[in-house]
Amino acid sequence: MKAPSPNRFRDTWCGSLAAGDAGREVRVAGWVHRRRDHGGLIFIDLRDRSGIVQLVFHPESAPEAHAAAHDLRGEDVVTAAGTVAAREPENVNPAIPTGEIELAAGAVEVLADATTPPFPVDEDGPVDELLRLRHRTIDLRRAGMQEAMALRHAIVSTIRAELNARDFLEIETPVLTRSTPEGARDYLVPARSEPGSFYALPQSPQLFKQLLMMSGFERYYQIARCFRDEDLRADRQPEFTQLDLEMAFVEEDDVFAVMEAVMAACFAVAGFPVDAPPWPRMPYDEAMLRFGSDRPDPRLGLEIADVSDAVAGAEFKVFSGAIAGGGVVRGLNAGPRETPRSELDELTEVAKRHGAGGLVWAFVEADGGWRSPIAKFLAAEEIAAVTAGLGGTPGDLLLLVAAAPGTAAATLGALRSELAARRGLVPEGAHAALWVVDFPMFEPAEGGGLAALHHPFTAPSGDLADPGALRSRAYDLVLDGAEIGGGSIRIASPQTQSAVLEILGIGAEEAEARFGFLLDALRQGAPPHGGIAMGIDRIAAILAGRDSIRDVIAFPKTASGADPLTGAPAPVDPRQLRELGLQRLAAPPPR
RNA sequence: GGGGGCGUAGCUCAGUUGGUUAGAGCGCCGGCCUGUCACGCCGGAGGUCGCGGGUUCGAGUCCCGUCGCUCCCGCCA
Repeated sequence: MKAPSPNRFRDTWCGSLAAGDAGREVRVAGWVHRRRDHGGLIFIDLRDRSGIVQLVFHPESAPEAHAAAHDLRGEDVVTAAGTVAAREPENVNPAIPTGEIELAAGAVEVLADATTPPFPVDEDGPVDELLRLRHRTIDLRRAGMQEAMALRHAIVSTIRAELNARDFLEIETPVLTRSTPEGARDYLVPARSEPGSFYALPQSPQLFKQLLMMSGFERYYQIARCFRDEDLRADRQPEFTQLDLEMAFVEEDDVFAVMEAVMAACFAVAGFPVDAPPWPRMPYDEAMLRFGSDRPDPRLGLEIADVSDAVAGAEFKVFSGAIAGGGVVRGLNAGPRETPRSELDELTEVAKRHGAGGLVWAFVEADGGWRSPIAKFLAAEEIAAVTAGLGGTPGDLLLLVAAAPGTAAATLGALRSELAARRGLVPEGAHAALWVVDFPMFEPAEGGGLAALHHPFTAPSGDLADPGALRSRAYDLVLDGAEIGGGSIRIASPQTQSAVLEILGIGAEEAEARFGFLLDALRQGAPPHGGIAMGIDRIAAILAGRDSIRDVIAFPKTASGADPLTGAPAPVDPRQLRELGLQRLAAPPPR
């Protein structure tokens, strides 16, 4: 360890101090940080090697002084002890421009030496994320991360306070539990006591919270860690945190009311401006049609419209053929904006990436005609009808997609996002929360048959005899185009539950084997119940103005699921594998 | 599994149509100066251009492969 050279003390140190400390001996311990902060912090100057220390604080803000304090090397933990000079601001050297009080310290002690940080700690500039994760200790010292973690804490605290005040009980459920596949891939934990058997980490506490309803805990919540072994995204980590909540004797409106109150309190504590609840409720079909997404962001404008009727008989086969084949022609008005061919080509690529065969573009001309590659294939009245359908006026760029309804919606939804990003269409400081409701109960499954859109325990709405047309009593809460939570009113009848599992292709025998404990509980009497799960990471990221949930998780994983800090996942000692009867899984020796 | 972007000094980045000894700012080290406060001045160290192969007289630059990070599609009941 190298002794600090005199020059290392030439910068300013700052610590914190209480207002009544003038004239008294004080001891200040804190982190050393290069950047000076004017928020009532003390500055220590070791310019002169004899150890004269200057502490400066702003009397008006000092009462809030708590701990922390930083300067110099970004690393050293420092104690400065000394006496506050009882000098009034007017006695301070006029070269110092603020009302400050100086302290002559008797001693300065370095509590812990430190190496030079691998990247700047005193600024929040961009740093390679791998480096940040590898040196997460340092990264977390940065102001932005400190603020993000504090905000996350404030959100969770608020949630607990709001729910506690409403007579909810926080109850923990197992992390080592049983695999009940159907949803995401499970993380499995081999059981030493039963070689060949495995625990699964919970994808959510779904079934346990339903059991709690049947046990008579009428209002439950939990800040629960959940695990899903699927590929990562900016808003998806393999382990994440949910507010899991369930209520007995409720319907949709009861759940909405509680969540709106809780979330509005969170928005308030974060200073995040959202209209006061109740928030709008938009049917799933409307969201898909108007916004091309089940998590619509109405702030962007660029609403989608269906113009199939206008071109069903068109000579242009891409349109009429698609409609004849059960497809649709939909489009949006991208507005009056000069759009070079290269950008149109890029938008076309976006469309193709989302499954559309291509993208039709058209500029509305002064006479109402189109400047478009396909203008000559459409009759004047068809052009007029499409233009009217999209609210086009001269100068506007119209974008059209012909495809199956789902593909058309996904494509135009993606084009909305793309255009919004390219053009900066999100109004500064505008935020929008809304509920999406009336989801379909089932969707076509991969290998034929049906799969649950939400999950198999969601109460259906409608006639079970026509499963394809069935709606569910599920709902999502969407904030600024991000799904931040979802839930449903659950099935409370064992007969209905069995019927739904049957429709999903899960026979009685298999259902008993996998979900027998739930069916048993239902038979013993289940109150009507429902609830919701909120994504704490996503909420925190949005309220913190961060693009990735990694920035609101202290120790997140990379996009490949690795943790550069600890090196997880990693091979284990062969002895551990032998104990589990898994010796064949031993990693090959490194080359 | 698929597609896009990125990888050059400790950090953030520049590097022309392939062409001398690969640069800048910050940081780091040494010295000087200074009631400082993004201090200033002088000097210095530091780079297998992610890795492997290929094309070429010559590769940071072109080609192939590979690894890592990142964004997206699939996937995420």
